[in-house]
Amino acid sequence: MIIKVNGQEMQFQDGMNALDIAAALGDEVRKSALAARVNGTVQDLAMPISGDAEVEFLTGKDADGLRVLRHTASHVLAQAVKNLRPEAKLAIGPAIDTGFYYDFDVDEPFTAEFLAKVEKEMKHIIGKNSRVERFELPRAEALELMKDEPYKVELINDLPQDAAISFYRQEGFTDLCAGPHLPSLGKIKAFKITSVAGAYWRGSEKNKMLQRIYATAFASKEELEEYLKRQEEALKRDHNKLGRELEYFTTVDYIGQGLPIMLPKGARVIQLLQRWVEDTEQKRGYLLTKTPYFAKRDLYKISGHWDHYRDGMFIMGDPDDETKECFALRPMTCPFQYQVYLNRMRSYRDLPMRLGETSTLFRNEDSGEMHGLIRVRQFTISEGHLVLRPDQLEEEFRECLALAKEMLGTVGLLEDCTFRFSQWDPANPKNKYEGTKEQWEEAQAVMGRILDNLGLEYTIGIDEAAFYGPKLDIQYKNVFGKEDTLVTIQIDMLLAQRYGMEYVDSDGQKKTPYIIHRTSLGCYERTLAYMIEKYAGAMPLWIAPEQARIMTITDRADDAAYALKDKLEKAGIRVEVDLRNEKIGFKLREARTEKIPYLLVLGDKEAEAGTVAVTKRGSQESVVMSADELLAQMDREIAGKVRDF
RNA sequence: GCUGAUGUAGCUCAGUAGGUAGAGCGCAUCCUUGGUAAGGAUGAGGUCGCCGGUUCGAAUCCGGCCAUCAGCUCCA
Repeated sequence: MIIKVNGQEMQFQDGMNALDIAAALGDEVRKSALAARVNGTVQDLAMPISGDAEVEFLTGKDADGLRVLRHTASHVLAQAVKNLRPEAKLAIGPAIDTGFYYDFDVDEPFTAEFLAKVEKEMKHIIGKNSRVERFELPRAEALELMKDEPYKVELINDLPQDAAISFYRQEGFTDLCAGPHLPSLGKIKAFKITSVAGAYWRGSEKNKMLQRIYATAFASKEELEEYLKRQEEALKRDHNKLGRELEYFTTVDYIGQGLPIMLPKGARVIQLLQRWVEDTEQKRGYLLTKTPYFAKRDLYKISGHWDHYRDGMFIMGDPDDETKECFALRPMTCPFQYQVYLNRMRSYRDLPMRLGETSTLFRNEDSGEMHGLIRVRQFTISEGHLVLRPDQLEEEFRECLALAKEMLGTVGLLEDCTFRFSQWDPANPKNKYEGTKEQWEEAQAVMGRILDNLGLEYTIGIDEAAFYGPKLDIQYKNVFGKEDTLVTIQIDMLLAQRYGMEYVDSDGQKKTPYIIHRTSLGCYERTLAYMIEKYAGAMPLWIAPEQARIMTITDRADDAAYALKDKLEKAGIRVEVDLRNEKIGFKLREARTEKIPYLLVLGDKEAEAGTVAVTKRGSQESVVMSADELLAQMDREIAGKVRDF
């Protein structure tokens, strides 16, 4: 048969598998090959190849190769746990982006000591370099083989009637698995158990919670080391740690979860962002509104929030007592801001009406969900609603996206963003979605057309829509690879109708407008968190809460220090003076590591000459210059960014 | 909400046979010293997360709660 390997055609004997071919190609290929992509499909090396084929050998450098290695490592993990705790019941153990996991049903949770034993046992198993073999069984025999593993039985029963039921066996351990897998365990050169956590069987909170062991594996020790090092580096950027250390925010246990205190630095950055957003939006034709933070439940009943998100709201009063007043803090701004539109009859000439608000929202998130500034119970977003005629929808949507991109670009986060077209799931069992099938299909068609016209690259997220309409979500991937929504732009045809929003068109007919829900910079707390991570706390000059710090090395320069501070402040620079000069060496260094963009040092010479020794963050050299020269330099650095709010 | 871990000085942490708390760094005052992590002296600072129980006595044992972290589930 003719096999095309890495673009080169070669003749091989019929019946050879990828393992034989790799061996024929020499030690290097044989040793590094983990799996093969045969005619586009990733499969076991030992899988027979029938006839001519295109073969690509996958190694630890390939995402798919690594996936196979990790999947096999998960079987080793399962085997190790079974060896140590035979009564553990096996659930599932897939590879994931950062490694793999395996879920077990055990009476006693795993302890750190036990995990250390598991690691040792895994090493032992891998050391024997056993072969991994695949075999298939008819359904009845498969069920018989797995009769002591209730989760496996459930999985088998859920397989389609015509599906091949395959197993993989290594030594005495056999697991139900579709594969593919490594040919032998010795190819797992490095692994590490990283954590243990609870996880629901089949991802449903209604099911039993199992114990999940997370681990990672690589084809070489170096790659594992590198991965662990990267994790450590990411940890140093973690906003939740850095943001507290650098005094951007803190939390207080008797204030409560998800209610961070913004310290002066954090408050300052958010203030700067907020002013900039409000000013920019005003220049783009947005009208600022200011609406109440809470309302009677009646308001939320109209929108549907009362039915859909009652558990997610902070309610004041007895929600079930209809004879008494009951209020709820607002979890969104929509119905409040609509009242601005509803204040009087609108003409088609009034549209588009762009309403913007710096809006604080309250959401009663489940207690386990809170995380630093990323997931909180009270937050403030650059909220806005655009009321539109159908012919304005596309243009305005494009403008919303352009504004969001401009803002995310300015703060430096855009390059790590991806776009997701979030759609409804008609089959969602929880009745999550309001409106008719026709309304949804129209809204999604409109949005899809706009996105395609824009030539925007996006993924589709089924069942990620809002309950009232589809969304374009701008997703941000943080230093740990975790994804969150930063900005969302939504098209809504439902709520306008519910709230009786209309306009009189040129033909004298009353019509229901389209509404775009959107944010431009998203939620300020979350944006700040990602900026801290992005810049590792070293905020760019234009947004740094402290742009410069003045220090003296002799008290004879103190007056000059204050004079300099005065001058810089009048020019709009955020500057602090630190006169504690007795430890100047330490202070200088601390200031550098403390991420302040400019360090300004004054001594006798500088005080006399009216100059200052300027050290830029990250530099070891200082340049003596006048205050005017310094301001000019800062101006150049900020050019194109935002200044003078 | 669920599973697990954690909670001692501003920070990092020690404190296992239950006998009313320690270190390093930081902070304050003073001396010495003035130019990129200098030295010394003295000192302040702790409801041991909170509440309750067991005990003559609890940071330590037990129970409940709160908060933090990892993960699951959720996320208008």
